[in-house]
Amino acid sequence: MDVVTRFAPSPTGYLHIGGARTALFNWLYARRHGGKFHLRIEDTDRQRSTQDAVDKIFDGLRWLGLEWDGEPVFQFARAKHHAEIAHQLLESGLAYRCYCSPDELTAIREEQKAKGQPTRYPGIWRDRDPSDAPPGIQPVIRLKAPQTGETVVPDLVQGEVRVANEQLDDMVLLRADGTPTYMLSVVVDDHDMGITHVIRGDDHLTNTFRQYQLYKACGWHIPHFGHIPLIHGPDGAKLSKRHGALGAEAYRDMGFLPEAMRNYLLRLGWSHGDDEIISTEQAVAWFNLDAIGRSPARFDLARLTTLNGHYLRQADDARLVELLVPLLAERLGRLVTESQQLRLKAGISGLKERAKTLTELADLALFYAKERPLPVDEKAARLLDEGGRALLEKLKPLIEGVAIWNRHNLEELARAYAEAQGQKLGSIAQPLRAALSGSTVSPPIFDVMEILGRDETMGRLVDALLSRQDA
RNA sequence: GUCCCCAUCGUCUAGAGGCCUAGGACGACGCCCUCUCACGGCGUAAACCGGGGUUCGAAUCCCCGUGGGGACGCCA
Repeated sequence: MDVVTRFAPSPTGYLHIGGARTALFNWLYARRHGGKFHLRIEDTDRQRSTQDAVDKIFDGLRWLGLEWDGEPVFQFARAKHHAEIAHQLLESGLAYRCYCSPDELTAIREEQKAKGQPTRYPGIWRDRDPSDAPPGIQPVIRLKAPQTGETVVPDLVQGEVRVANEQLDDMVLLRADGTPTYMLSVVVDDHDMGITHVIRGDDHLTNTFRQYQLYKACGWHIPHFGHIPLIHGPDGAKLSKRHGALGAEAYRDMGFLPEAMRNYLLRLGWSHGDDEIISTEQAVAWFNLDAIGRSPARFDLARLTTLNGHYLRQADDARLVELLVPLLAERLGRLVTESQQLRLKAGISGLKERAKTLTELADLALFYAKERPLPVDEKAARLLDEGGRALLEKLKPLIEGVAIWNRHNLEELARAYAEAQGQKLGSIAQPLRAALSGSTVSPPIFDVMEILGRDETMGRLVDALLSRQDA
């Protein structure tokens, strides 16, 4: 049997991190088995569903590289069909009309709660003659669920999960206004879409019992289930908007790479021995459901950041420059010129191993794209004050005299000069760094000089020496 | 309250009865490398929730506590 999985978010917000992981697992499982991965938008809640949220989900999945097969299914569009199934169940006696009003049901629940009893619909209209129906009430349709025995769901992640049928009540399939409920819609859609493996958050685990009963009532083949534990915030509480439950695009904007995100999300709950760095290719080859842990995991930004640093260093230079240019333009408030882009291309390999996110990378790269005179930060200015300028003053003519402008010659020259001054190389390199990058942190300074070129380097040096009068 | 699920270093986890004086990774700390910052290398601290069983032997199996999470809607 071919594997068919799906990701079925409701478009009521962004694609949050838990949803992203669920999507990843479904995608991986399908790819692993050469099957299909479908996307279904559960937009039956007309009040809360928005087109904006749909777009965000699409964008988020695309950014993560989780392309779905075929066209996305919009659940609301299938509501009529869902209702038909409810009516079929009604005709075959597996469902019944319930004329209880919402107020009545609330009252029953309140009473049960007060008595410390489980809140269940007591099946008032299950066997009652419809002719007793009060006038003017639009009934709902409820499933006639088994009242004895137990429902056992074999779960690929959780193992065999069972519940006594007395614990379950007769769920509503069709609302009074004739629209289907979530329970009905999911089951019908999963069946119609030929879903073989339902991989979702374990907040759905208890729903599964009811869905199981519905499948049986419909006489349909029941898919395999795999309920994965939820992701929690750093404090162990349910992931909320306060911490971590950001949309995928928020992580993109923080400068994370999709491949890092995939690796991080994969390792959150799934493991393959001691492997930590797992490429998407390896993940596709290795992914399985039984290596998924059963306990919830906490979201750890530090770990994601480290992982991102790894993928950043691995990333192709040209790709990084492409990602970088808009970020720099944003910081500069202008376009990045051709020659500045060339510097970036030359400098990117030295920059990328110092950054953990694209945001950091942009901050680090900024000095290559800035126009003279360079602003000098506080720490760097101090380096220039403390005798730094004096050293640079004497170094300047030596640098000017370099015949072939490359990092090697420049470093040799600086080393010889430092030695002659009875100084360590650092005492020369740091003021140079301050003058040329405007900061105390940069790639190796002689690399920077080569990339900047003779004219720009000398210009920046002169700027730094002149600024003494201003200081 | 009722039901369901879960429980190894701060965090993510390895571990499927003896290989465990519990391994790896992130984070923390220290050292080395070094023109800064990173990277890299080396090292240190750090965990089997508690109690009962089963067994020659339990992190691993069972039970009970405790703790955490989830679900109990004419929301999805």
